[in-house]
Amino acid sequence: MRQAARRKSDVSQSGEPVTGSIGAGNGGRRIDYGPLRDSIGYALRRAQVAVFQNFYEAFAELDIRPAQYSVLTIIELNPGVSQTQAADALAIKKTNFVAMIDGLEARGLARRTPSENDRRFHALRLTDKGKALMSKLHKIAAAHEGSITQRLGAAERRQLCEALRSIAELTAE
Amino acid sequence: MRQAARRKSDVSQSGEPVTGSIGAGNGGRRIDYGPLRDSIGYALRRAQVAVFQNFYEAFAELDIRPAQYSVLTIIELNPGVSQTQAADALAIKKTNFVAMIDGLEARGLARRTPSENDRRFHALRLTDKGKALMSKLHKIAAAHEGSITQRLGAAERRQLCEALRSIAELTAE
DNA sequence: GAACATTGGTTATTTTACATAACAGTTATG
DNA sequence: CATAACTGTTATGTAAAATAACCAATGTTC
Repeated sequence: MRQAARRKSDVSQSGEPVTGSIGAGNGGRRIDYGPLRDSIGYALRRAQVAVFQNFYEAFAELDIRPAQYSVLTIIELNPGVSQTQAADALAIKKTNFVAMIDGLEARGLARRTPSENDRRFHALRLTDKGKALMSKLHKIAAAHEGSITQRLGAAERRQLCEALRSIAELTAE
Repeated sequence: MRQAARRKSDVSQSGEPVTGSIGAGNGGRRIDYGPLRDSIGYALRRAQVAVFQNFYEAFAELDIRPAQYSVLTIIELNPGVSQTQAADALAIKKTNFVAMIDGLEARGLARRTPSENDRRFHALRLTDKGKALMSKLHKIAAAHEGSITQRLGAAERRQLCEALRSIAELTAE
């Protein structure tokens, strides 16, 4: 489990886990974040963790993690993809991808189909059970994306998404 | 080491690690990302990984990871903070924070000062060596943030930062 | 077509990140 | 004073992510 839902014992970590609490030590002064305050890298990290936490909790009842959702989505929309192809598309190392597919296959959500053209690779497909699950997952995901849209506004949201894609290419080029 | 610099063996993972390559399996078709294409969560993840990768490589010669940089920054700007206070400010569990401070202290970058008021907590401070290092790190960080600004434009960048902060509060509230 | 390189998938292993539980010393509070 | 709360710590477990080495299948080269 990547991150458990918040529990009452977590409160002991301090009432304000994010804002920079005013506990002991600094003489009651507020924490100064300095250059971190305007850092894209830092803001990016915090936002990503927060969003994943939300997704994680939303998917928890169906026992699906964000990474699994992304893999299932790629398979669903690209039936017959190979493992390396799907793994590359998601920037997941193919070695780590094996266990993911193992898990999904063991749960009867996806399967490795032998390919007649090239006997090396396995064509990935969703099972009916997998497809059924996906319709639920997409709804949950859409609801969460919607809550972000509601917070930002549709125009800002589109702009954010584009900015993020632009930044993502920063390393990839 | 979180992620090593790209090496020639990585090329075998496919020439296009990010874009969704057109290898075997899908009959040469391009990968369809479906709902992931407009997902803030997914874009956020990819962008965060890319930026951290860049920071990681930039800091590598000084043997500092992004998380360490954030800790050092907090200590630098808030001399005398307690561990829980700093850890909370960065949303790091205090249990995991101990090893971080251990490492920074062992390298002579920071130190735990006993507090006379309250003998429970340790007041964190940078050593002179730590301060000297920080001036280098801040320059590197600023350069990287600058490259993002260059890519987005100053106005968009500010907007992005604000949007990210807004999203980060999504879970924290 | 035999030797060789490349590709797809796999296993094993390691490191790092992150989370929980339990505990000792110190301070605050009834 | 007894109890509760807080600070830092250790021990521990799990998930994510990276590396190295390998087999089988396909492509390439001479």
